[in-house]
Amino acid sequence: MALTIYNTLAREKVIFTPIDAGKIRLYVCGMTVYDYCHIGHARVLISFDVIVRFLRSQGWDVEYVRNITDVDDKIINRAEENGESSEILAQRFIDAMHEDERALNILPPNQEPRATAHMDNIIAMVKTLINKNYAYVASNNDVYYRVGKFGNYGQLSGKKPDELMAGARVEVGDIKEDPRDFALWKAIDPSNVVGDGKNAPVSWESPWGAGRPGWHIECSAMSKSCLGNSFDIHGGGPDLPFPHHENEIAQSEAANGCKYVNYWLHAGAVRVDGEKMSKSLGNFFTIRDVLKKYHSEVIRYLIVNSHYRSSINYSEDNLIEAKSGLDRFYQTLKHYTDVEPAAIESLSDSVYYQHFVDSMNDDFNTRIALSGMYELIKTINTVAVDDAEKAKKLVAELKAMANILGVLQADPTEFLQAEDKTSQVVGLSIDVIETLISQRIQAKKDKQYQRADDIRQQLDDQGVLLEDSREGTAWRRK
RNA sequence: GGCGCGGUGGCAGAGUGGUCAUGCAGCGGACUGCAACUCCGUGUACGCCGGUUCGAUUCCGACCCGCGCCUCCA
Repeated sequence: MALTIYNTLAREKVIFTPIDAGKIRLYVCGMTVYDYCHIGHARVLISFDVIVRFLRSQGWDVEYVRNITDVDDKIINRAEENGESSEILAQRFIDAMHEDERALNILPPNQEPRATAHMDNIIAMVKTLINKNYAYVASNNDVYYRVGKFGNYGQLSGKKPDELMAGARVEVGDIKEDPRDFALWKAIDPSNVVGDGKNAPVSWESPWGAGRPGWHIECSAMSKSCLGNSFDIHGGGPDLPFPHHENEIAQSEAANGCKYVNYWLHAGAVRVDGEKMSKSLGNFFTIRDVLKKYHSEVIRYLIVNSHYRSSINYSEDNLIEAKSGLDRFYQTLKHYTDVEPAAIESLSDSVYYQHFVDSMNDDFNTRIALSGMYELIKTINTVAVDDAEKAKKLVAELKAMANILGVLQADPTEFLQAEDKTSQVVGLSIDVIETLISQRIQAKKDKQYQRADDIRQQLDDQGVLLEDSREGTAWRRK
């Protein structure tokens, strides 16, 4: 089955055709680093991590670029509030972001360009746009993009230029030619400089005087530098098609004189109580806060458990359910910790793997892929009774698929016994649990079943479940 | 107001013109000293109203409801 993806530009699923055979150049809009990453960011990071892992598993040569926007009014304002420099603030949140990524088992992109490291490219592109008459220097030395001159404006978001005009507010004495025009370069007003040297305005020299880039232009410049004038896929969060991506198209196509991006992918929103989770609404949960309570795989599973384009609801119940779903896998996998994942090349005759690949090739339908993995777990559990070798072979297949989704990477026992994740009960220490278990084993030997049951109940009340088997007594937390 | 998305069984969440999603939870059974795990079985689900059709949850139209973007936001 050919790779099919939903292209925001076409508003339908289409068969993917690369610019260069076998190669995929992918650019994803990353963070603006002025705060910790929230679950919405996690969704974009994980979704594209899964997409990239899958594409590579299928032999695609993927060049994955995810940028960092480290110059922006929000960063500047936050730094000012804190009385620190923008650079230090940005670097702190970049480090935090990398920590979060590692915790969530997100592979680093091939390139992670920062806006501040591409200032020459940004200035060069603005210059080109001015030269081509797509941009102009305003009276205050700001540079604006001339939206009215770009004929295809609105193609991605489905907006009509005229209607944008009608909805726009025209400021009295506005320095823009047209209210739809957006800033490519924001001049520093020297008379506005306040505070001591520490809070000196963030700016770079340019042909239009000191200033800083507007939002949007950095992505056009960085993607051009990292991937070229035209590339295959551009991705990002649900709130980016307009204006960010629309403006990127306008900038890049005007400057480069060619098609910018062939396929646009946008992840769905994460909601809380029916509202979008966002920094501006203030209803966001940071990745690190959630990780204090839940195993990182629970978050990953929550994301993979739904299609990347649909909106998902963030709630305790959904996290607990995600944990239960993972428990089912780990209950089986704990018997096969010595089984290595199968090599992808060896799976061509596996019906389970075929189902997995078909699902993923169909616009990365992780939910369908997962349903096949559940079928596989059932088969493994059934087959294990009288064909241990076959079971092992199937486990190896399962692990290969899990690697592509980036789940089931934890040690099963560690996952099942993980403390204070979804359990509301204050956890017992492992020492106490094991002491009680050995007391219970002795009680069983002495046929004191009431005593044994009392201990079981006592542990159960504390969120610890016991599982007797021929090998002994295993335990896990609810 | 403009553009767009969605309403599926107790919950989560795919998908399809006509026997199956899948997971969690529930119920019954097997297994177990008791349990758990696992396995087997179990649910007249597709917002409302019309239309097309032999047949629609799936196609078309209207309606109701929810949501997103249109200003910074992944």
